[in-house]
Amino acid sequence: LNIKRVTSQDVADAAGVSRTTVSLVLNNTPNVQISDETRQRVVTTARSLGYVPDAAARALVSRRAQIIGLVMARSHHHIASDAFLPQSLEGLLDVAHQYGMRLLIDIVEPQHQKEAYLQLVRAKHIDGLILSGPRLDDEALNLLDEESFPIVLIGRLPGDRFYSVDVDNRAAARTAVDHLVKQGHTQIACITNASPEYSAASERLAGYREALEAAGLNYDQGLVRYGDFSSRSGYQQMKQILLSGAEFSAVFAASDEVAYGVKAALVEQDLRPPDRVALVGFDDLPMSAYIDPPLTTVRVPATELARRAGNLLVQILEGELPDQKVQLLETHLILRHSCKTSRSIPSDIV
Amino acid sequence: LNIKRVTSQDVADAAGVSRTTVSLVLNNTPNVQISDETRQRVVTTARSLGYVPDAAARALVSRRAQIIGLVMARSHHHIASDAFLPQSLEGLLDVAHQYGMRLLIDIVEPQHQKEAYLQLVRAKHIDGLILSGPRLDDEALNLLDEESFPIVLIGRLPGDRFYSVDVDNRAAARTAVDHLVKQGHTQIACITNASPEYSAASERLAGYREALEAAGLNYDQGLVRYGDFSSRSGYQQMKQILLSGAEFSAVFAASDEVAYGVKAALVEQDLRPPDRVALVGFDDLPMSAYIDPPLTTVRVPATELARRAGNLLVQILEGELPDQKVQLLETHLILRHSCKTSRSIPSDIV
DNA sequence: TTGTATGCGTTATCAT
DNA sequence: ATGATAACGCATACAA
Repeated sequence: LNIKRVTSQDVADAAGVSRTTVSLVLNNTPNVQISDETRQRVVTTARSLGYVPDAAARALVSRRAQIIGLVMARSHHHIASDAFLPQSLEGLLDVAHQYGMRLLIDIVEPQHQKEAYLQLVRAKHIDGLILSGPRLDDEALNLLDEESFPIVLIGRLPGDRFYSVDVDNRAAARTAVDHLVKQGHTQIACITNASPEYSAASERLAGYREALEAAGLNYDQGLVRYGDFSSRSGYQQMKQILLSGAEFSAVFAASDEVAYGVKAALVEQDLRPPDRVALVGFDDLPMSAYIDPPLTTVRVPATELARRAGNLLVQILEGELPDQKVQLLETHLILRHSCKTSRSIPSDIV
Repeated sequence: LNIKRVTSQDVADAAGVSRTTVSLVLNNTPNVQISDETRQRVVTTARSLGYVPDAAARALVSRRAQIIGLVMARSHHHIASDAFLPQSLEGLLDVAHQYGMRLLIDIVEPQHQKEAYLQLVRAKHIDGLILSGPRLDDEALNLLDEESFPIVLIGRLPGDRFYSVDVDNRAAARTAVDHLVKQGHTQIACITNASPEYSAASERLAGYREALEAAGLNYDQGLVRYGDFSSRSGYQQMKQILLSGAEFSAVFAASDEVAYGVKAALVEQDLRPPDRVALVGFDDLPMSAYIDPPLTTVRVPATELARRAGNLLVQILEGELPDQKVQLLETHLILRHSCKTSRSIPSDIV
């Protein structure tokens, strides 16, 4: 391989100065007096040689890799259909670019959490960690916390010991279900977005229960099923409820992805929303406005969530420890056509 | 920060050996005779101390960062709704895990291609590059190629100078459109997946033309519009065709994402597929089986594409240069319900 | 079978 | 205002 490698020594030689001077100039080190003329010369020769400091060498000495780690706690199998991921990446890349950092990404399977991203940290590959979809049973997380390694959660964990950015899943779910209640539905099924180890899933389910209780409605075990992120699971779980013969007039699917599957199962039984069954989702994926019927759902500001998480992490890395541990972002119920309320054209299709 | 940092020296001390021995043992260096007893002792003390080699130090000396770079040539704006991305990540993470490598991800805006990922390479942040959605006008790409930096494209560029993994977009598009032709459609609209700088877009459009020509049908400029990845663009472009009053009985949307928007525009005009208009997509996103009607589309093995690309890159990194530059993977036309052919339940909903 | 010495490219601490 | 020099943590050729 004939990859040419330009070092600071090369620049120094070409500019007729020492390596130190090159470093001083290029890093704009403060409290150092270097003549403008020399400064210019160094900068231009560096550019003309195409010099870029070696990341490894710099990381080694500065103890900063300049890399943010994004770790997603999902089973490998489910990442492929995680429609949220692109939005998270967008937000995080935003922040990374802004601060001249890089983004390293990995997933950790629920089974072997322990070793997985611990290595990433121990190897000092990353300066800080953003953990998306934290689980209650994550041991490595607590270990890292004890060492006060910089961590920000996208999501939330009971106790709020971690810096986290999230939406109020419980309140949002309650609002969504309440919307169904107000339309007169008394038998509302619920397919969760994931298994209850995921805090978002249990919170959304709790919101569902609260809305029911507030309305004096029965919580019927037979109308509740657990999804696993995928449309497929939504389809399957809805199918089971249909097969069980349980009666219901509305469904709260705790993620849009799951809602798509739910709808497919309903359509298959000639129960196309919104006429005979109302359907509400959760997340507001970009395409939810374009499916048929457009999905009434809870908008989660996914990109902004990631952006906040990234900013929070950078802040922590720079030594400022915000006193507010948890940032909760607003959600909004987006009324479209999968419930009978509004029959006008959704305002967000343009 | 009280982050404890265990070095190979610590392990050496604790095990009563030298740093060299630690390195030799832990790296399983061949052609070195070390007593099993010593070997064991080193391994166990390393584990008990929680020793993980410093990535920067290792990279510096070994000249290998052990990091694969995934760069997506998309405008920042479009990444958030890139439903393909999760699948690509899944495949790439597969490979990365398999070879003990890490995955660094970045995007490069079509505007300022030049500097963007060049820095990533120059800083030796990454050992090799996987470029998704390469563009004809990418200067940095050629620069890197001249230095024979390891690159694999997901997608393809004219001339096939690069190692690439792709599907035969043109043939697949032809098959899809041919399917419409065979159903008797003579006026078929086309909304591309992206602007023609993206080779996939121009290839799919070419396939559309070829199918028309083969059937002796007119290529009508007025029935062709360019999308930009998003559902929104599909909606808007379809809307324009509808407004133009041009006649058509079928639409070939060159990506599922775009197809969703197309469908929304059709539904809005009471042209819900498949009854009055047939619709065919391209990509087969996971949820395309679950929308209503389930979308007839071309299945692109996205995860496998990424996996191949990753494997190819690793192979190159290990010094074997495959003589086959281009790997073309099979696509399949998935018949669902957005065209009038099959009226049975799609076989892939289970 | 194991230890010593050197270098990777950078930043930082000193002199000059 | 600039230049030597010493780390940073690891791998490796060479010694022992």
